[in-house]
Amino acid sequence: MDVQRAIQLLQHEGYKVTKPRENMLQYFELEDGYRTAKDFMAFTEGNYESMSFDTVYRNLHLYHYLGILEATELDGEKHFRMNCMSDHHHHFICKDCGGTKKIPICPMDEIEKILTNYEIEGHKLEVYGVCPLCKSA
Amino acid sequence: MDVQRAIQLLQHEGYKVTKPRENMLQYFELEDGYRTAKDFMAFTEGNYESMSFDTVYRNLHLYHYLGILEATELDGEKHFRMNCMSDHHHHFICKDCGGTKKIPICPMDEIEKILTNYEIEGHKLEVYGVCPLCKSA
DNA sequence: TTTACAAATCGGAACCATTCCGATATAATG
DNA sequence: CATTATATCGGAATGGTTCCGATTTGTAAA
Repeated sequence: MDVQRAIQLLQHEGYKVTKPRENMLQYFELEDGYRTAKDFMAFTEGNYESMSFDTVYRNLHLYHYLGILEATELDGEKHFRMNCMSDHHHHFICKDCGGTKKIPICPMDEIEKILTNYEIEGHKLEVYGVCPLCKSA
Repeated sequence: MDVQRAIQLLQHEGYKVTKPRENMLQYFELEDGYRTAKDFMAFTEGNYESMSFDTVYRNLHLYHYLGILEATELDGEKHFRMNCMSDHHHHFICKDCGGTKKIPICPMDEIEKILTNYEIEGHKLEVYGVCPLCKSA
């Protein structure tokens, strides 16, 4: 997912395309890993005119709802990153830099066989640790 | 893990065995699923003499650190349950009642093969939904 | 058993991420 | 350009969690 496609999606769904929204999309397009609302706010200080936390959170939720961002929870803070969207996969997440690496394995097929009569609404598979780059630094 | 074994562990590690700590252990032994600090506080109202949030959180962390409780994050609140400890497994978690069902599948062996050079510190595999009991209710 | 002290508890204040709110500004439409 | 629903803003409120100084309590030693 890139900025342009996200903007098209906003328009198509009847949401307005505003400066704050564009700024947020640009930020998450450039960042590699999971980032928080605070990360973004800190970034705006030096780059865009500053923006209300309310606006940031509202749009994070909107982007998550629209599938533009994917979300996870680390140390009591919500983290977001651009959604790759194409193929279903999971992530290794680096605790130091927030960077991710795709894990193309998902055991849900087997799990569904076990959970007969259960209504499955979602699942999470994440691996945490330190990436090679942060390890050597 | 049962109350008695948890108390032995506390003593062995040099922690004091106090009333609040025993009450908490008893609560989590009887409960089936994931429970929050607030859940426990609500329970104490009618059962034990009430207890400070500080104490509850401090001991929840201690129990998690000692492996007495396992933890997860649901809707911005930390949830805890007694640790089964014996065999490595994951959980289906019911969004309604917090109850769990074991999932004896773990894809970490395969994943470790992919993540060479990565320092793996932990992983999470959880399935969310509604259990048969809550579904029919 | 009594003493002594480190460790644990308590209640309330503080913290921090997140959300709510009323007032203002702005993108989209005709 | 005028209209209007939608979005933004700043500041106040919320809710889960943690911190703090004062007090209490297990536990080990005398």
